[in-house]
Amino acid sequence: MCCHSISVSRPKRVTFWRLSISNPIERKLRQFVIFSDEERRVLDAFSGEGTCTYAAREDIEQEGKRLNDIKVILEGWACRYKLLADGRRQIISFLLPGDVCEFYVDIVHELDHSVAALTPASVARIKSASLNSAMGQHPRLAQAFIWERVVTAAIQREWTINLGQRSAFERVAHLLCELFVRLQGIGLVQNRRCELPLTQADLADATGLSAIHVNRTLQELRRQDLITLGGKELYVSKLNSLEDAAGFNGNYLHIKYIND
Amino acid sequence: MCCHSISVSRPKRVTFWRLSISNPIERKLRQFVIFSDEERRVLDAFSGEGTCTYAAREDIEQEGKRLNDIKVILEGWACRYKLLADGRRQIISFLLPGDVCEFYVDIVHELDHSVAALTPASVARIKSASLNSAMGQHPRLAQAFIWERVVTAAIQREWTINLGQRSAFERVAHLLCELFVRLQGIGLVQNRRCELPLTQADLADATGLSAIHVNRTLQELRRQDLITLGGKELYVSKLNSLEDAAGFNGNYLHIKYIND
DNA sequence: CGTCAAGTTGAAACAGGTCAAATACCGTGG
DNA sequence: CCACGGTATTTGACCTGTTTCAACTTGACG
Repeated sequence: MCCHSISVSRPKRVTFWRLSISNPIERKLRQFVIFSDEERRVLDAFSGEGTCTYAAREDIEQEGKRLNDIKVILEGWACRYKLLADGRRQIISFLLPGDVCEFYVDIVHELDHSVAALTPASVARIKSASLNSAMGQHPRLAQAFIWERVVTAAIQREWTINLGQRSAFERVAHLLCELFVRLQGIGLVQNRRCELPLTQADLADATGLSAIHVNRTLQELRRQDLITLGGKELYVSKLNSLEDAAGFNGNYLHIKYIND
Repeated sequence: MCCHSISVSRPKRVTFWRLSISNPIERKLRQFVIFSDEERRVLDAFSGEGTCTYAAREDIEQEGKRLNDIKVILEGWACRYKLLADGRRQIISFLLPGDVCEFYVDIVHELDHSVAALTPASVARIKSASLNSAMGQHPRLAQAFIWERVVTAAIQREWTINLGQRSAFERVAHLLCELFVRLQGIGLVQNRRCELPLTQADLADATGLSAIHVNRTLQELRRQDLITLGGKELYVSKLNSLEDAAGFNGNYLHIKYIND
């Protein structure tokens, strides 16, 4: 099912190399903690427990269905969402590589919302028991995972503010800032450029606007030279300007160490 | 500073009696776990570590200020909020008796938002170390506190949906449903009646509406006989009807056992 | 009984939604 | 490689829920 299977003479070295470059879980968590080699090995083992892949738009978890393992996005984008009775959809948050679908599967047996892949995605399935034992044996890993919970909660609060107080223009700008900074944190921004594999309808459901108004708002952002967006790629030449337009302050992301 | 100080011949008995009736922390957590006498004693000890009181409108925590102990509301209402540069205020959530201001003070050294009392409030200050050791020694307490985190997160997600997708009418109705059910869970609803010590401006800042529109919306809710509200008291004769009007489904509160 | 905050009302303005139609884009199969 | 069909984006015109402003009323409290 998984990946670290190239048989070589110096497995440790290879493992280290792989981890530091390509383990999305570590890539995410090291924004907060710098890991020892031992800790990285433990993190790497998680992906080995089983990986599954999803097509774009496919559900990863469905509201009300039983939860089993802890799922962590390794590759691709996903979102939490909830449908209302009449079909309205709110996207509750975006999940990027390294993000955890649901942490406390021992306590929460079924999710109160759904999670869907937005792009083709690969997802690690971690047994709750192995995560617990890893956290028990490695306090810094435990810290890192708690930090991930803390940041997730802070993001959700910031979305509350975004939807409650900000204008359409600020909202879209703020969301783009957040995604840009989060992607930066996991090393997915290069030359001020990142993938943005969202449709305008997705942005609309995330910002509580209509797709048409998102369209006009994006045009305004382009007109003001704050973003360049097209072909699923976002380019932000002056992040500061975009942040100012959005009223964005990244403190709530609690990033300590920056990747790259 | 605290409360369980009446000296009597059978302290244990008295403690039990006090706890089951009046410890807000237990009152909240037993919506998920039914505690043993021993566990209740541990919970009770928390309030003994120190209590402070706040006037209405006073800040309990301020954005950016250093966090020390874990604060738990014992009495009164509070809210998390954040101010934008131009003075707009978004209320991010309401804190009721038993609710925790910030859990992970070891990791989050300063809050990214503020917390203010809405009524005169009394707050327990718990040392992080004693909470940790209590959770270590009593797995069911640990579970209960994790459940509290899970529900807090779920509420925040539901607010995202409320602000993103629902009309003013649904939003206000939904918020009232949520508060009513949460108050019910901690035994603060009697005869379908509860305190609602919020101004219309507070409701406005929580729902992302203008105070004036909240006013008109409340009138509409009254006109449709869904609520009776006045003198800081809310009466909901048919909770089902209000829930229907709001599109409210209380599953996200993950309540297992009902108080009263 | 006066003062200040909270609630209520009406009228006008506006941000953003809806509807409908046109255009661009993209992967697929011929 | 091109034609095709479906999806995503763009545009314009019109509509409506909500905000804003300004004034008035009520209520709570010293």
